[in-house]
Amino acid sequence: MKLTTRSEYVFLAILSIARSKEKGYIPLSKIAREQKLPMKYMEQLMQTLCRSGYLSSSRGKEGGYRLAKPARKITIAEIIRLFDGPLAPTESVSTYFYRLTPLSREKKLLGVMQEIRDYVSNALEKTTIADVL
Amino acid sequence: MKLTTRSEYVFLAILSIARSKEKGYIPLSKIAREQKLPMKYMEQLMQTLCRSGYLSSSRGKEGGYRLAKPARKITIAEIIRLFDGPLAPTESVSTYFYRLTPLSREKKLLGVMQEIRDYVSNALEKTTIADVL
DNA sequence: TACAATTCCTACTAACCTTATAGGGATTAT
DNA sequence: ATAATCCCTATAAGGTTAGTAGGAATTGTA
Repeated sequence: MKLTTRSEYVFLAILSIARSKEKGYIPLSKIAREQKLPMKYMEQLMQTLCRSGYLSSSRGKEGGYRLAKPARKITIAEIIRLFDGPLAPTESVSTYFYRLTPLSREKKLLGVMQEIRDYVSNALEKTTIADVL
Repeated sequence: MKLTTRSEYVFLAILSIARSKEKGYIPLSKIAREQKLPMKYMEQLMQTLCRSGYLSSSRGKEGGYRLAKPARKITIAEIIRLFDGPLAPTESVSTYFYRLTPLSREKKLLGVMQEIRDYVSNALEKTTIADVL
């Protein structure tokens, strides 16, 4: 697992929305301004979040985004997988992105990687957006 | 941390050398043939290992590579850092490759990443080539 | 000495990924 | 109508990955 700005930006945006006291939708312009995120880039990431059911959106004036489910139902693991792929250090020990890699032959080394994968996976599956609010 | 073929190939090569019963130097041609690794690409990686003091080499006929220090003194962590950079999931919690990232603002999330970094680092620092032989 | 086998060094490259920017279309409250 | 918003697609600069290519330097052996 390696985080890129995609995951990192998305966490800032989701947390911003989750913390917001306002009832309605939060426009991206506000989030981008407050968190200093590149607006047009964020638009794409927000769409991905909508399509995957984490956010719901409303167009037009008074539009924006809000959480489509409670913060405690959104795990850190899901978001990272969605934007930056496997949590595992190598795909040969990944559950969701499995494929054979050169390391696959070395069973002991693979075991070490598997343990890391299990730890990381467990830590991130059990941590939700609500936990980091 | 994310492994590329660089680290993975290098582990195969080092293990191959470490397992070899022969006294002298092992030529790369032999390793590349046995492990089916791209020879000219490996040359570059082997040089990096030499320059960093993990292997010593001899040119010419009967030349090749051998370990420059005992297998139990070479940690998995060192090799991965050398070829694939930080063990941490994001550089804002990396010791050797630290820099500020967007996530730096979110202290709780950063804490989660820090714990992962600590676990991975510890696991890989204490595991050596000798352990995975 | 000549040769063959090796490492050493540098340059180059195709394909892919990251991090955006750009322009416009569709929708909606006022 | 208008302004503000999200939606969609195309494009691109720069970096990374995974090599290939060609030759220089070194060394044991015939």
